[in-house]
Amino acid sequence: MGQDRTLRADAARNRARILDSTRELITRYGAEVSTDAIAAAAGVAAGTLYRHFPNKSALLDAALQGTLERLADITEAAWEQVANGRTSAMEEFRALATTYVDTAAEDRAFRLAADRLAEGYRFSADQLERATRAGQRLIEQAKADGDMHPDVVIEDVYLLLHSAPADTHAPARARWLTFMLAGFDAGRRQWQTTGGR
Amino acid sequence: MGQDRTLRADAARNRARILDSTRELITRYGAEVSTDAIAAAAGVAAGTLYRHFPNKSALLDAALQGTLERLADITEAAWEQVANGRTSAMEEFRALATTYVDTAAEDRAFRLAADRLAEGYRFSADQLERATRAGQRLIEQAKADGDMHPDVVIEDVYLLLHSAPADTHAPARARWLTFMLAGFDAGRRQWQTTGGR
Amino acid sequence: MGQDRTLRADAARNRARILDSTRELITRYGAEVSTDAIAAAAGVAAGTLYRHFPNKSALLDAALQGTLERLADITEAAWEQVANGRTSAMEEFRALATTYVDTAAEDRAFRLAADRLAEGYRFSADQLERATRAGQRLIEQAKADGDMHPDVVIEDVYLLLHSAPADTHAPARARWLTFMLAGFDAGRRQWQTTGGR
Amino acid sequence: MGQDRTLRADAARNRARILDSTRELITRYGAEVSTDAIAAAAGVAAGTLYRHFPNKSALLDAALQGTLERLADITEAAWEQVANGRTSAMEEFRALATTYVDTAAEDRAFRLAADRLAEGYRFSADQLERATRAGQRLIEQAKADGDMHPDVVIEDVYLLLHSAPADTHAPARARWLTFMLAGFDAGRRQWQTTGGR
DNA sequence: AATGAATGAGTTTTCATTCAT
DNA sequence: CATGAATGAAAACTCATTCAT
Repeated sequence: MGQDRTLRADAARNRARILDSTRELITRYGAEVSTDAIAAAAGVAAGTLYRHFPNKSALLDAALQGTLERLADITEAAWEQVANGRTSAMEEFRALATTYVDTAAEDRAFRLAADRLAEGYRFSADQLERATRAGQRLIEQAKADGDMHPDVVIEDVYLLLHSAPADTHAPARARWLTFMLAGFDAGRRQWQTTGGR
Repeated sequence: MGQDRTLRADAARNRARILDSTRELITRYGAEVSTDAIAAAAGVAAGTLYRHFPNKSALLDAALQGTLERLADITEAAWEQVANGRTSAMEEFRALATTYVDTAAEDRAFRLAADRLAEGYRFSADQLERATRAGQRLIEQAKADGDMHPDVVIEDVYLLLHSAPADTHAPARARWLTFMLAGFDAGRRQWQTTGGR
Repeated sequence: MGQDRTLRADAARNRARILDSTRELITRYGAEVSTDAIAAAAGVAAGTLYRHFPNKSALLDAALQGTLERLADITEAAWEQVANGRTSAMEEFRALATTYVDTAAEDRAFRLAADRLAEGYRFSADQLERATRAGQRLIEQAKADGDMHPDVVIEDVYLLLHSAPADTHAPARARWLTFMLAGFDAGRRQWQTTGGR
Repeated sequence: MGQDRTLRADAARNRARILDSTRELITRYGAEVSTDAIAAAAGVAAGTLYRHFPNKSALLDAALQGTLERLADITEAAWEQVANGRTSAMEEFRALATTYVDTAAEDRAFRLAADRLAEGYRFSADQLERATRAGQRLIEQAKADGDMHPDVVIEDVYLLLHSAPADTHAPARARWLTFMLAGFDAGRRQWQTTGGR
């Protein structure tokens, strides 16, 4: 409840369309797309866009929420697999990490969302919590299985996601994951101070 | 020798100032700084900047050469330490990686140089070779010592450099390095195809 | 109908003002006038000019269309005179040629439009066709009257228009026309291959 | 005597080289070539160019003198042919006009020189007089032969030269000449006031 | 609420001309 | 005399944001 209630049906539709177009254009062209292009793609005028969002940055924030939803979805799906006993937690975690990195390479919005995750966590609670909860369950299970290093926390996953070399070729990304995931293995030896932010 | 020799003293001073300003402004604001801002910071007119460099891209290239030099310097220095028997190769490699990542965090020019390293390698041979040679020696020695995984190649180091989470806080960077470096350890188990580019 | 209909009153006014200013400044200073100068003369900001026309070349094209219209108008008017039996076709043709040349001398936009006529003919069909049709009728009638050389084609008229010495004084232009028009006379003797292009 | 005497040998050589380069570059690229390009082609520095000529316009003026020389040469050559009885004056005049027009099409410097001829006649007397004298002799002879219209004067030739459609294809130029030369024929009937300037 | 036109500062780059070396 | 570095005022074009309709 709250503001949403006051939005007229067509206004709500416009808002949704603007967000969709934003995500689509960012996915393809990055955050440099012009607001005019976004408005045009959404089939509204520039003024309408600015009625719904105070400025471009706020628009991007809002649009990336939707992308975060996707991230939550695939993370939950991964956990489902494990909960249903179809794969081991660590196996699934590796697969999930691969999906993260490849998605980041294909979808610039995903990458931006990941950046914000690692940076500020200032997303609305909903999707973030879903993603975080599913991720944490995966981690806990993998630790319990004795496959993942006991110090790993969810922020480490976001850090991995944020630092993925999205602008390189697939083989380079795979190689990068090999290095990175080695750090998540139970067998890793030394350790550093826990990273805050 | 070459053209540089022909430059008048004052012109050389200007050229150096432009490059310095470029590096400084990039360090602080990224590659989006305007050429006008750079010229102003260097205390010259726009035309002077363009007399020395045909366009913005060439200016950035030249400025990043200087940064690459810094990278070569610290890499060579690391190798010296090992060559002089002061530390083990793997220990020094870890320290070097830490320096890389911290420098990238402080200096956006350094990060840009690193990006180019990972992407295209189209720098003038000099500094690149120095950096590469020193890095390779370090790697070889660490492998010979049985401390580093035998499959590591120099491109992996550039990939590490390129993907460093430069926009995070120091503790997060340290933690990230812990994960990443685990992949360089001799003890690592599984392996992926070698990343091309 | 089409886009023009959708233009708001004030926008249409601005568009018209921009076109007027363009023609006026071109008339006086040639096609080298800056877009900024045109915008200023029209009393709008640079961005407004570029909202109406994608680039300078498109603006010039549009402005010259208006001038071409003028050319079509005076050509049609000439034909009317003949159709109404007020003058002979050849007489009117001579008068028309004189008007062409004098107008080209006074109005650099007219000359530019003429150049394009002779070069590429890539104007929107409308005005061009009007001008061409009227011109051809005039030519045909003059030939039928036995006053004009039978090989003359409309392109010859455009060539005359294109080569008019617009930057000379009136007496020189009159004299030039005397020479040129002699070539259109029925009495002319030798002939060359028909000019392509 | 005069200034030339004071020029040192090397200075004179530089001056000549600058003029040569100017003509060459104008011939190929038109009057828009930058002074820097001209200086570079001449193997001198920008300052040297400006020591010899107060500004770009003066440089063009001086350079076009040389082109005018070429014009004088071919005109005299034409007259020689006639004086030697090898061809009739009118025939030679037609050939000369064709050469003028084709040369103007190929050599932008020639065209510029022709423009100035028709406009202001403000060239140094020498070459101008040679060209004019040879041209006049040709005209007088053609008139005496009964082949050229008795009212033709040398300025008419310059007007022809100036208005040649240099930017069209060869067939269009040939056709244009057909029309224009008809006006020079003895057979032409009506007449206009003599064009001054 | 929506429209879409207008703003205007900002971007990269060029070039005739001047002046310190 | 010559050099060539520096100047700085253009030029064409973009885009986030505002505001009259």
